[in-house]
Amino acid sequence: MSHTSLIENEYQGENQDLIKMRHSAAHIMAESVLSLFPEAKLGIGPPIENGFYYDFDIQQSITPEDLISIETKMREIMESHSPFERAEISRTEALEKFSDQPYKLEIIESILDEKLSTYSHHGFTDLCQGPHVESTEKIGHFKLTRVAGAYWKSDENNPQLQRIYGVLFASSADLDEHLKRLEEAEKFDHRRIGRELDLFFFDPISPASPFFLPKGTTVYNLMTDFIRESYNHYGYEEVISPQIFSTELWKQSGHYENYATNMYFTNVDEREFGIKPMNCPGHCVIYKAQLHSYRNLPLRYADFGRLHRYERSGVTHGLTRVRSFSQDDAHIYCSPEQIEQEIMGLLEMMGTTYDAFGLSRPRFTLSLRPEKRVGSDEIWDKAENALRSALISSGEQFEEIENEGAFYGPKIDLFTRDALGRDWQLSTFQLDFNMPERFGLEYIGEDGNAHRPVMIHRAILGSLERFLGILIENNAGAFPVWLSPIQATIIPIADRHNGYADDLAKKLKSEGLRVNVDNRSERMNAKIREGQLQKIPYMLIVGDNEQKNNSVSTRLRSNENLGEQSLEEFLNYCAPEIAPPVNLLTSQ
RNA sequence: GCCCACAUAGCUCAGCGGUAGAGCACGUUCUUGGUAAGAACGAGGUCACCAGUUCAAGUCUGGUUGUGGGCUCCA
Repeated sequence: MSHTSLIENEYQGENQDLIKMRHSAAHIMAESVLSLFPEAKLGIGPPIENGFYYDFDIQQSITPEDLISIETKMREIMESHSPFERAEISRTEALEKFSDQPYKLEIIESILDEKLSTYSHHGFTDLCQGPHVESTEKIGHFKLTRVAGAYWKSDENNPQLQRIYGVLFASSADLDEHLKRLEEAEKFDHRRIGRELDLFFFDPISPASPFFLPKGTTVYNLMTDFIRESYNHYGYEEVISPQIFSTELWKQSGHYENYATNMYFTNVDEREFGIKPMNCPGHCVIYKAQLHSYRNLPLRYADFGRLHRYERSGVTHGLTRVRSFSQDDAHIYCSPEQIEQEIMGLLEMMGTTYDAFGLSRPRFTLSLRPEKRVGSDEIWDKAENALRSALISSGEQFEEIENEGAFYGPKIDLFTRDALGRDWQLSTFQLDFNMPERFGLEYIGEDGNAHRPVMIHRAILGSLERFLGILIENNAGAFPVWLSPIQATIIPIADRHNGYADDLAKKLKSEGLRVNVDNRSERMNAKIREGQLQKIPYMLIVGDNEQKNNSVSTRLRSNENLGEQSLEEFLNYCAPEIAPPVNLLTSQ
């Protein structure tokens, strides 16, 4: 293993001993693979979160059976109690030592230092900065999990290597816990919950494009309703723009040049049209349709328009990466001086929205100017500073990443984790100096002259589909009450209570609850079980007593039994929870 | 798009050369039960699709499509 510095920096938060163990295990795995496949060429083998991997160039495919042999071999090597020994060698020595390892040679050539280091154990030597554990038996408890293709240096123009992944922990208890957690994570998988709760499904007839069932659609619409409500508070105006545009627009926006491989096209009347993958160019058309004064800025156009992107076949994933979706998308047109204020507003809006949906705080990144970019250094300075100080005054922790900005402007991204611990980008706030230029956007300033506005692409939920997927993985399908597709299910104990249940349902509906009656001729226990599995917030059991007293017996999905309550009492009880938490929005 | 794996009833899966199985869900009937599954019976499948091997193919081979885990991409 060579340049570990980057990886190590990334995981500095983790236990350094664990990193050493994982890294050492990677070396031992490389030795094992070489003993089974002597012709294998070695790539790199770093420690990663929860484990390690190593890349190999081998003609034949590594099978799951091979993994078992490799693992067995690794345990043999562990038992040899061989020390890990560091050696410093010169660049020339290194080139000679690794002459039959082309990938290692490439690494050596990329290192500027004259002095390189190697680590050896059990007769196997790898180019490596270290550090490592003292001896092979001290690498902890591990399991090889899978093999996957990975391009050399992450470049798809390079050869594809076979990457073997392993998980490793200090104790077997930790390892078992990790494996168990992965198994448990399956229960939180939004694809599974989507089916179980009748929210949505997929069909090969339209790959990677969700079909929302009535219950899923209810949740989806509640999400957009809430966002619309927040738009009222934060000064947005909603617009509706076309689904397909002449290719001319995509040429002007630059998408034709840079994004066409992700777009769907169609030909009508001998003209080529592109189906929109983003709303921004359409919004620029809207902006240009009228004359704008500095008095009216910032101008905030919101759009729930449906977007289509051709995502490559290997990258789609449940709701979190689809080909057809919509966003709580908006574009803000403002002056450079207004950027900071706008970003502060966005951060506040983000906070209230996450609270409303019951999501914990995401991870923030601030991506700064890349080498290839448009716009003057002056405006980049201004923009980056505006984003940074807005973040600082919001009090959020964030990570600045050099070179990661888009060519058209710096951006703030927010990432939230799914059940398997993978990060997904939800919110994004991106400054854009390019598109106003390309579309020749202007506003009349106080001085009577035309000025160029800055454009901010922003989404809080991001893709509604992805947000819903992540939301489900975070709450296991037990939505906040205001988002639950069915808030209360009425459970008549016997058929003779069905009439009372129906009357009750009518009353509750008129109070704004989403309610159903489980009038199947099943036992009450079965209906309760069904309500629990469906994660319905309130199960209202009604029998002879309730019918006589005009009351309900309320059970919560937490298994808590509230006992018999009058209808009035129940309504008072649930009132604070059933409506969208728009009170969070009134702070502005 | 690439690597690996997978595709059998609505769902979860068993069957791995010799005439298609289970549980749940669904339908009918019986049951009318007080806080997580009452009982019986019944209906449901060109075993993803297209070729091939074989006397015989869910079962073996190749291809296609889709899905999953990675890689890459996400101006």
